[in-house]
Amino acid sequence: MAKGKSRQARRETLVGAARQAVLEYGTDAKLVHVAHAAGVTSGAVLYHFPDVKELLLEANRAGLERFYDERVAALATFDDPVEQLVVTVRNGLPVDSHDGSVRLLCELGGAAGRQPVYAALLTSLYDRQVAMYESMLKVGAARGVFRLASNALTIARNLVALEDAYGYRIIAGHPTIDRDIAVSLILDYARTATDNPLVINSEGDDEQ
Amino acid sequence: MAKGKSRQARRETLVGAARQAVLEYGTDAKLVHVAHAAGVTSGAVLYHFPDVKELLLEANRAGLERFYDERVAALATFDDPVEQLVVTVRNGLPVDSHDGSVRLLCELGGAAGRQPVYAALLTSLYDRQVAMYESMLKVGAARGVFRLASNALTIARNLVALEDAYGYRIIAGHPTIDRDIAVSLILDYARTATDNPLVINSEGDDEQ
DNA sequence: AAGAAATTTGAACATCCCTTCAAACTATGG
DNA sequence: CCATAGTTTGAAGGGATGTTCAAATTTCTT
Repeated sequence: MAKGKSRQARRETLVGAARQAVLEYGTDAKLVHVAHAAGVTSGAVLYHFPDVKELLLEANRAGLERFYDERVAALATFDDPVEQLVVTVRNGLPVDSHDGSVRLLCELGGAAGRQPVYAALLTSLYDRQVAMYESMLKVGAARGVFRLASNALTIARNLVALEDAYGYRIIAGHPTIDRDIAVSLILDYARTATDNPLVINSEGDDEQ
Repeated sequence: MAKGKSRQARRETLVGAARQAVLEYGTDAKLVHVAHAAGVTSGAVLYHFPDVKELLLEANRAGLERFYDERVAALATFDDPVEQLVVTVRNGLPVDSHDGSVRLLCELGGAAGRQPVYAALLTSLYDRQVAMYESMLKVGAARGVFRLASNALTIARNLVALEDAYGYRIIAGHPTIDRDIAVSLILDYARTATDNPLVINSEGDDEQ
């Protein structure tokens, strides 16, 4: 299947297959798994990516970027800092324990202790997410919507940290902490940190 | 080396070696690595643990328990809730990016998405740490030292979550977030959550 | 000290996995 | 339709790893 693709498209297909394989078998997924996910044999994969590790790295890097890009894109659809904050918190959390994006983050978090490349990628992602929240907080403060209890950087760091941690809990299938609970836990902090009730009044979207 | 040990002691030695191997090579460390860390050959390891996976599991379980036990032990040496809180937060964080205990937690966090056993172990650890903080907070509130901004469970969950997340950041070698920064970030939250400055005034122990 | 039991070794074996490569296949231009 | 370049296959090679096991070694018992 998938015969007449261009070189670039073929590589992207394989990167996608690799991402899938990592989700299923961990950061050191096997070449066979990637090949199977792509519907080809090992040799075909090697033809495009002579080094398997390079393919895995590319797949994981792409996965992280996609996660971040989607967050930014979702954020951009709102103007109200309150809406932005609430929606972004929710978006940063996995839907359930099978959520692919966050499971990838967790996988890489484990590998970061051994593989500096993944440590660097995750650190970069964290910093960018912090900057994202920091900007949101500062805009809200400038507009008088937020009255920040600490400096924006501190709050932003803590918000991303909470997201990360509850992501792990949800992926691990915590019996009582699902996405909604995690959202309310994080917003509990965000409320006191911003001195804002963080309620979206324009619609009937009630956070449990 | 290590000849005349009892069966039980021998197993513990091997479990320790396995723990070391996991830190170096990840959750799927190889039998050879364990054997080398223990100073024996593969066969000797298999004699005591016919299944390698079982040994790895036992090693990781033991590592988690030790982490928790040490926290509780350190906690027990203080009576003042403020001291308890500050010291416990610090103790939950890795000393640096090479900290063994926390690196193990990170490793397992990555594997939890695929292996339910590790998910269960980490969930249990999280809940016990939450209970630990919850108790601390309630005692402090009862004594009038803390005035909790939310219910104790919420604050406790967030405190452990922050610890976990900053543990990952430190293990990943974040350039600006070390243990001291992480402590102050977490205490920034804890201060508003407990309405207490969280300063230890009884001694001249200045955190670096 | 001698025999029995427990433990460890080291090698053999089977399996898995990455890599290479010649041959087969496909697409595309002439 | 042919020729050429690009792509994929499938098999073979080689290294690493888990497992088994008889022999060697050590420890325990008497």
